[in-house]
Amino acid sequence: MHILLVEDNITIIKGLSYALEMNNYEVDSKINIKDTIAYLESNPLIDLIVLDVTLPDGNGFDLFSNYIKKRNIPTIFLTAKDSEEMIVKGLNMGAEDYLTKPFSTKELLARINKILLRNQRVQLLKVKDITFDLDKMLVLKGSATLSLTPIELKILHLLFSNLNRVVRRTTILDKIWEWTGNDVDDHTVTVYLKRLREKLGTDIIVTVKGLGYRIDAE
Amino acid sequence: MHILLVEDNITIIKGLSYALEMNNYEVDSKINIKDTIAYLESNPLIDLIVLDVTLPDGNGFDLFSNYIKKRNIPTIFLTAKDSEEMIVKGLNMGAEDYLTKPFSTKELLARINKILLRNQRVQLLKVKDITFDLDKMLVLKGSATLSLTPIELKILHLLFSNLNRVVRRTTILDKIWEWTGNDVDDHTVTVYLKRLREKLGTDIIVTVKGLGYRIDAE
DNA sequence: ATGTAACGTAACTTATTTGTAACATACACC
DNA sequence: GGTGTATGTTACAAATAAGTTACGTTACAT
Repeated sequence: MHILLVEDNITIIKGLSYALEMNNYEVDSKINIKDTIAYLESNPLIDLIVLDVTLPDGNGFDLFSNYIKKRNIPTIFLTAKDSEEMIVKGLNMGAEDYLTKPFSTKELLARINKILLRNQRVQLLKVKDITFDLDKMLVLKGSATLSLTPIELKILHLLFSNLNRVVRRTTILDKIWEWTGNDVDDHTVTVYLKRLREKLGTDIIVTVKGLGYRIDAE
Repeated sequence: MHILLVEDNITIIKGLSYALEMNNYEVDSKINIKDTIAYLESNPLIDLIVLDVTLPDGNGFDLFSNYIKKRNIPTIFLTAKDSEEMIVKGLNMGAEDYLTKPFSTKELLARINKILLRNQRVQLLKVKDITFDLDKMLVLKGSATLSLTPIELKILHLLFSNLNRVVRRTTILDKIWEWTGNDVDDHTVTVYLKRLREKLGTDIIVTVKGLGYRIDAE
């Protein structure tokens, strides 16, 4: 497992690196935002980030929301001050955990283990003859790979991430097309669903009229 | 969502109960192990437990491993002392989180929200032979799926979300037709209720003359 | 440069859903 | 018991959401 440490205090880095390596983690560390962004953009495989909020060239919150959240890497925030507001903000932003300095190394280790165990969930979702491989972001029909377009894949991913739960059309619109400035027509969703169903062959996508769509796990 | 508070300090119970209730949680509290076991054995629906480790008649760790873990209820431990060993022990036992007193109420709330979001379990509301699956937005009569139209579904959802409480006709009008610009006739509500009752077969919808409608949980 | 794939829109189709109107019944109050 | 209001019932034409197909445009790879 690879852990990235972002922290400007060299003493802390040294101590943590040692402790983590003793526990068989591979550790990389960066001491500012700039280096971290450069590092992240080289697309390394990272399983968890320990991120100090106060850094010399910016703050960890922004780094998190701009670069980390979309990649869905579990993150533990660290702060020097015990500030209630920051803790709440960090957790609500989507951090997995939040610790304040001085913290116990053993506690941090326990929390890291916990998070990594939790996230080691099933990465293969199977419904009827369709298998969604979350690691490889691949969809199989039987043993054959389906060739889905990026948007089709995203929509199916969204549906598979919400098995047994309705995903609203508006949610699909928001989540799939949020980044583009384009306002996309509501009908577009319909068309993509049609295309998906066509490629999937098996009809595993249930329409919930007036709301959206759903895939049921058996 | 139901939260159980196990804590012998009445002041903390009062403060937390208030804060949690303000956030639309239903809160029960127990002040010792004995009462908690009795309560748990009556099998109430509990979504999360906040558990003080030091209690007058025993310790929370034992309670957790003997009664809570097997039921798989997410648990947050609390302790007075900031003892590294206890935190690590608690987390490794399978607790979802661990806070030390004095803690910030807002932080606890944020952590509770986080856990409950993560663990979202299936929510089924059952009245007589009708089951409302809030996740799937699916209504079953016995084991057969009822096919409801969007508006019928919304109205039934509203009624099921207010079990044992009267939902006013005006509330229905407002909530169901707010988004459409259309002013809809009051009679329309009546017609939909008729249609719902017809499809449900079982008469679980009670008319409260002059006010509206109600579904009673048994 | 060229061909292919992906994208979003538009136009069309369908079955269903919807709201209203018209009439029937229940209930409360005088 | 009569009267008026609130709710129940039925039937129907209009409206709509979703399914479908086709096409021009853009992006991309070869």
